[in-house]
Amino acid sequence: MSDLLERLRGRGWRMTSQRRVVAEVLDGEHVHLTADEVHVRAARLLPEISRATVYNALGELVTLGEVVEVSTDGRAKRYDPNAHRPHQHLVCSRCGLIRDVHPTAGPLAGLPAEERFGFTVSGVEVTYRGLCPACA
Amino acid sequence: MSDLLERLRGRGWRMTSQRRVVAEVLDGEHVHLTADEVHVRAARLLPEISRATVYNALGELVTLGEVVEVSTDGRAKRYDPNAHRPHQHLVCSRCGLIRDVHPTAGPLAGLPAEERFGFTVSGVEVTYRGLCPACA
DNA sequence: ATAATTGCAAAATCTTTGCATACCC
DNA sequence: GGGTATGCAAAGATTTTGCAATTAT
Repeated sequence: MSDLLERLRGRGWRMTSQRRVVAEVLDGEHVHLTADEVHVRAARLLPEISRATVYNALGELVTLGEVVEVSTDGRAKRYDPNAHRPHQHLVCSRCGLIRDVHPTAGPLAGLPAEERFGFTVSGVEVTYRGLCPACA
Repeated sequence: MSDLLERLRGRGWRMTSQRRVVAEVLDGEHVHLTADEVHVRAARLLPEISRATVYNALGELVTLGEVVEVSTDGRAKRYDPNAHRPHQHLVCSRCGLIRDVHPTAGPLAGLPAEERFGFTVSGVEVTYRGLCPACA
């Protein structure tokens, strides 16, 4: 399971008890917590952890590329630890539930030059919208 | 130009001077303003318009399906009036600039049943990430 | 030892709400 | 006229910041 912690240690990320619980809470599949949810869960393991520290840790994990920020059009951003295996998201328009889904038909065709407006394109993000079983 | 205003009138949207300037400000291609930007521009045409009214109007336009909310991972949501013609977004990771791009290779293959987790899938959203000419 | 991380509390951002007043249909 | 939209100001939700105290390496 705890690939995330090991990867972080391997990359020399200074480990503190706070950072450890943040990483533990995030680790897994189909995990897409808000900063506040991370804080609540982390505080169950380490009661004195502060919100600011959670935000700090999340920001660094994003910078390191170990966690991806996902805006699901709800208010708060969500954090996805599944950054190493490319995937897409399936989001419930009503309750916000997110599932990871995996590209089936090879990678998306790149954007043709005449549609690039001079941009240097580095990636593409795909999100499916719909209703989850519970909301349908 | 003002397809948006006409469409809204046609749908019986109660028209007020505030709503008119909001619609005017939003209308066009490659327009992706934040609520606050809409407010600033609207206030140039109608100084006494309030932020709350702008939020109300935007919320209704989204509900009506005439405007689409776009979260670009920056902080504030952006509003895209180009809801009638399907398109995708090309977003600058540094400055947040957004351009509309148009699907070239037909629609994306639908999500296969075994990847749906019981969801009723209603649409898919594609966002290209990169750096705009000015930021590269 | 030393530089980085933490916690706190306050501020910055973005959005929503309640209610009296003004206005569209 | 009747009901809806507006403006205001205050509250709510989310995230960031500055700085002294603590802690990992």
